Amino acid sequence: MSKKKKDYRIPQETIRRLGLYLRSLRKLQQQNFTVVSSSQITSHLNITSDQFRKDLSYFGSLGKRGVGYSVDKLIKHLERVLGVDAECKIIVVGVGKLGSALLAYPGFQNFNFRIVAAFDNDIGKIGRVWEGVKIENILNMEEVVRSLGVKLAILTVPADAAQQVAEKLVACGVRGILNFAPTNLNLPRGIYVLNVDMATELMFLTYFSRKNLAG
Amino acid sequence: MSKKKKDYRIPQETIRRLGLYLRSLRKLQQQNFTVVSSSQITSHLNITSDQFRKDLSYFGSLGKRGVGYSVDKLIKHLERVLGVDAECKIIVVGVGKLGSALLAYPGFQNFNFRIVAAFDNDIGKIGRVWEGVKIENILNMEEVVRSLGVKLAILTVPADAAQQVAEKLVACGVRGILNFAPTNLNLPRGIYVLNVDMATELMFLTYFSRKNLAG
DNA sequence: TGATGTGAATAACTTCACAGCG
DNA sequence: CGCTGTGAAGTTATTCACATCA
Repeated sequence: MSKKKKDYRIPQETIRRLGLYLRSLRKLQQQNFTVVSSSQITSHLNITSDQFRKDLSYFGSLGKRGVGYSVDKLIKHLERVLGVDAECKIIVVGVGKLGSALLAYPGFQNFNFRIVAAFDNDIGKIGRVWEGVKIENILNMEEVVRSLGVKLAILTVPADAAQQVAEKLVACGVRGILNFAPTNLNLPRGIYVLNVDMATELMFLTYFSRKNLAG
Repeated sequence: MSKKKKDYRIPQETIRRLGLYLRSLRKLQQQNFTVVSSSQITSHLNITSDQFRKDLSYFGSLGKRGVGYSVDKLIKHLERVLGVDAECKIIVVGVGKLGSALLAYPGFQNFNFRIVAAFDNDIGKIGRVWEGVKIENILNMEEVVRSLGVKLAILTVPADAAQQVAEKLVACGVRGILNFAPTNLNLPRGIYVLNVDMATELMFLTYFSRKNLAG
């Protein structure tokens, strides 16, 4: 009967939403709120306050009934749950147009992510520094990733190289991959892959955006 | 009792997977397969063949029992269901680093998407042609979008401009938005928004990639 | 009173098991 | 006989309703 009451089944979607709550809380924090209600937190998100409280309940919550939540405490709590309370090193593999755009993406820093290295196989790019990140030879990936203890990678190589590079990443100790290559990665259990497949997303959108055209 | 047997409830996830099936079928088509089984189609995806057949069943399927599916026919069928059987015009709004990377993204063309225009408010960019797409003044967006009849937009403007720009897009007739700005868009019912929030996705990954660290 | 926290009810989605048919 | 197609069963996730407590 420890404080972890029933972690036996936490919905995946709950985990995904925690990041959104964190973003909302940061915004409220900047606006100098110190205590907020569940409705305030979810008011800018397309999420009900019921859903928010339910999500929080899986982790043992810290609200005060009749009052709300301490912004600072809840941020720390969510950061700890997600594992982003300390700096989180990530690498970018494949410094093409998309990869280099991600090197410059400002949204990572706010959540304790830091891109510590980038890799490519193009001699013309290796050794250069983009957005404060040095582009390394992909042949040196294992050494760099191991020595820095990197656990997360953003994969932006061409589709036909993705599987091979992903396997190498896993061999170096990487445990999570944000995959922008439009191909499915086949990796051992325990390695987490999140596919960001823009063509598929667009098709998904197309389907819905064409419904009810009569209206 | 028409052919649409029970579209009363098609899972959203089914729609999302149709795009993946399409990608798999294209690959098989290139390998000169003309008839394939559900297992072949899903073998490169992390999806069971049961799931595939169930998904297809919502639309009235065209397999032959004991044989499989005609690759060409199934591709046409899925394209029609998704609404990507004819060329689908899209625009990119916000030609920063991410926006210009997406202008060059090769994966759209294979699925009949064509970026017909891009918009920015930076005088230095307006009038230039990147990746074969002319950058237009965002002030002219309404005119261009209306005259071309564009229904889909990729939004890559800064977060604090996103809501305002999105509203303008809707006013121009856009019905679906692929939103890369890390903010929630509040738009009328009937407008579909798909958020691609990279920091949130990374946090999601972080959570899972830290589980079972003892193993 | 006015918020949180949570079991119970409902809804959405997936898996199973097998009938149907070429 | 093999693979498709689909109800039924099972699982996962969301919503509701309300007890709880400062």
